[in-house]
Amino acid sequence: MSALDKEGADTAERLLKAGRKLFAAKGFDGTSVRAITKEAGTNLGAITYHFESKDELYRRVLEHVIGPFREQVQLLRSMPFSALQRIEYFVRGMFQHLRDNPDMPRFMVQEIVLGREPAQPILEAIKTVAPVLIGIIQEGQAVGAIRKGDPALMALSTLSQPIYLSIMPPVMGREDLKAGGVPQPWMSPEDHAVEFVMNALRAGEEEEE
Amino acid sequence: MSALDKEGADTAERLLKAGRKLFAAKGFDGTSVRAITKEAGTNLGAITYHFESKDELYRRVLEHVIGPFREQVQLLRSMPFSALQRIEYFVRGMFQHLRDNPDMPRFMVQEIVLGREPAQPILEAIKTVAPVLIGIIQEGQAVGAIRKGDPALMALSTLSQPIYLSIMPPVMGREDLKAGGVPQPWMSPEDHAVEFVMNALRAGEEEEE
DNA sequence: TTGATATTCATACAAACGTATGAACTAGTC
DNA sequence: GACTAGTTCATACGTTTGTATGAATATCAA
Repeated sequence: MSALDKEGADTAERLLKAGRKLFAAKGFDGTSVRAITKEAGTNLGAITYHFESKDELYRRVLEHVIGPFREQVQLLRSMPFSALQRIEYFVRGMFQHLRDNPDMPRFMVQEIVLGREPAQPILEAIKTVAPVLIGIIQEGQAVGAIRKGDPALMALSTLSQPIYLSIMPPVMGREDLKAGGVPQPWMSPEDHAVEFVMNALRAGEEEEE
Repeated sequence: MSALDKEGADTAERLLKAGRKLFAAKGFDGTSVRAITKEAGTNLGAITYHFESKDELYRRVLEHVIGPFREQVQLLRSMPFSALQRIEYFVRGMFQHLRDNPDMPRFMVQEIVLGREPAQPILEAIKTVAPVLIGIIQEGQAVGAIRKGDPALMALSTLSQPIYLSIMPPVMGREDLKAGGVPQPWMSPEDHAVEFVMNALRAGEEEEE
């Protein structure tokens, strides 16, 4: 159907790249196809030709954004480590992934908050990740390594950290976050998130009850 | 200038309400003034008359969304409780606030991710909250009640929980989050968030080091 | 070179957009 | 009643939107 996979992939790829950049920054409705073609250095007709519509281009962009992430999640399913180790591995892996794809959390948040269609690829991906995390947490609870509590909500809280902490520090700036003293350089958000989540989940030495 | 505060406030308030609803659901660019006036049951000219432009209406909506929250944060500044107690108070207060204003987290997330202008009211509000939280955390660290670590990132992680956990459960649905077993009813996201944050922040009985 | 196919480009079109405007209507005062 | 000020409404304007289209150009096998 499309000629993307044969020749002219150059233009199509530039369109995908430009679309990804602009959609992430301004959202779907805030980005015009004219802005995309201008950013890609090509013509208005190129979108109709290589993709069929703005919607289809957006869908393809989302696929490019979410694809590699999906693969990575599958690795979690069968790892020989302990529950907490696998969660740390997940948090670090997601952080690294978001570092390599800085616009991914922006797409996630946009799709979650104002997703246009049912069955958005992003939400689908989250719905794939969550049960895997929940399973690990339940497993950890079974052996007493992870604190009691709602595993689904624990998974959501865990998931929130890489997403939120990848977005906020660049937005806020270090000066906005000093409290009285001189602003210090960030601790690595990744290391912080791992500690934060581990402490939140790890069962205490001697829990009351 | 505007007659909002005298008479005809009825129409103006219906516009604010409709704008709030639609902006939250579809975003600024995804919401047309025609859709707003239709939702408000009034005419296209009403926006020009009561507000000056779509931008100004949006700004006013944001004020309505963020205003009461700002006031609540000030209460945190001088409370006689311990650091951890004040953080619990903050998390619960924010949850309650988000329950009363379910579209607020949507505005927060939208403004954070694709804020159009510098000095958006939402970001300003966050920049007000964050230092207060950071101060409380530093205080708790000084007396050994709160774990060592970057206070700014701890504040962000704390802040993330009410926001994220107010948005996700309605979006995902309980069936998406089962893992093997039959889906159970949610634990209260508020109670979960308090526990999660408390455990993440509270200094262990005997920290190694 | 020639002919066929793939790709680019300029341009056109209808629809939707935000805004402006003036007439119609309402309400209160004399 | 008549006048004034406040508010609604229908309508129009100029832009920008996404998409369609056909001519121009590039690519390449024969």
